[in-house]
Amino acid sequence: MRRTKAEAKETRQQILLAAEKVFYEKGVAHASMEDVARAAGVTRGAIYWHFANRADLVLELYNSLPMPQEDLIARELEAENADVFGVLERVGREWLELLATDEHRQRILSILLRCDTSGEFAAISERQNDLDDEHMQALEAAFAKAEGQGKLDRAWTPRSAASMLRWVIKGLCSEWLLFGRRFDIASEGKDALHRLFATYASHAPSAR
Amino acid sequence: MRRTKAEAKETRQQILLAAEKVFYEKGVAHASMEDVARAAGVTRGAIYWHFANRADLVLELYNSLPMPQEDLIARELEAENADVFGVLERVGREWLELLATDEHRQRILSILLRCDTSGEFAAISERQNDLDDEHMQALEAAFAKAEGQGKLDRAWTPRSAASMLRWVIKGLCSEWLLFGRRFDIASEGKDALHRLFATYASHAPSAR
DNA sequence: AAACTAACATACAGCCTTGTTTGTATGTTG
DNA sequence: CAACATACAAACAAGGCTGTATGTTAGTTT
Repeated sequence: MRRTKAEAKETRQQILLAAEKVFYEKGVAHASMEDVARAAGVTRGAIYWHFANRADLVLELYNSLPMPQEDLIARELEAENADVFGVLERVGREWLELLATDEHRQRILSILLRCDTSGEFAAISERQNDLDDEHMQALEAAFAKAEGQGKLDRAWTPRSAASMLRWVIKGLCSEWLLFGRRFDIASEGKDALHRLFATYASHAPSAR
Repeated sequence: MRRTKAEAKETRQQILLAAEKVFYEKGVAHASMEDVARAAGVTRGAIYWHFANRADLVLELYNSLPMPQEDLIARELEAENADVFGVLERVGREWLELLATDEHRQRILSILLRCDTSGEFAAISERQNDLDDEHMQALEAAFAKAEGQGKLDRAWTPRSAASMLRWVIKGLCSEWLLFGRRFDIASEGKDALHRLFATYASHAPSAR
């Protein structure tokens, strides 16, 4: 039964795909490894060969998602008078578009959102939290830069602007994913982002 | 062992409190009814006497939360030239303050957020969704009224304003609850709401 | 006060799962 | 080509949990 390395990798991929499907449909908690195995056309043995346990499987599912290159974005923001709002709005829009078109991402993030983060999956949610923290710091720094450029309306602080942006995007995504995707997240999100960034920009003639 | 009705009600309450604690700590999926029973100082028999099953128990947990009187709010908004933004901002602030001070609400909503909404708990999440829909409609109507009063900045439509408000509040609450309550939701939320409603208000001199 | 019933505790049946272990056929390597 | 490692399948052992059924005691009703 020994397969070639390439075939094994294929099997692993099949298992990941099956897990994505089964966990998405039945929920991580209620689906058994046997369910996943059947959907993948293998036995549980194969799953336990490739993954330590269910938590590991979910983790690898999460790892299979390519994440946007943050260092690249950071470099875009480095320039002395970079167009902070332009970059951030574009990045946000791109993220929403990516989510809107990538069904794997949709299912996996849904799984993560709905899965019980306490207990066995605590590690995963901790990693997400850490990532979130980093994002928040980067965002705040970016808005601080915009403030330094005199582009941030005085009604906002870097922190409040960053928080608001994150809350909107998070609320948008979770509602869309958990709520049956009953609206066009790409267009509505783009719209919302545009309005939001418009309010960030200096309105009142600056008292200079 | 037959207890008086009052004592039985007490028992039921104890079970609900225990469920809140155990489900919050171990997660709905991973906690057994036995765990809940032990925490409540009863046996599983008592639980199954008062509740049909785990899903019913969670549902009753949800039902135990007093919800803000929506008809009352609606009446406040009825008046011809009601201060829509003032009312909405106050309601939002009150909701956040309620959440910030009521630890039961915090735990129960955390449970609901983290619990696997597919399968057995589908009914609960559907009810939440229905409620959300109603809220959304009410919100949109309120903003439409503000628009009719010429108070809504032209940069916004009733729908976009309502969506944004909901996303912000949802993102705020879920982040706070799922993320370890690492910030002061009452003050930061109040702050965010204030900024948000400031952007809703007509800025530019209306072209009338 | 007898009959009834509410409010549980206890016992039971049974399934489903998980993790592990063993078996094995097939690549892979020296 | 022999020896070994790999990639699984299949069998195993063990346990936990759910739901129900039954038992029991103490209120409640008439």
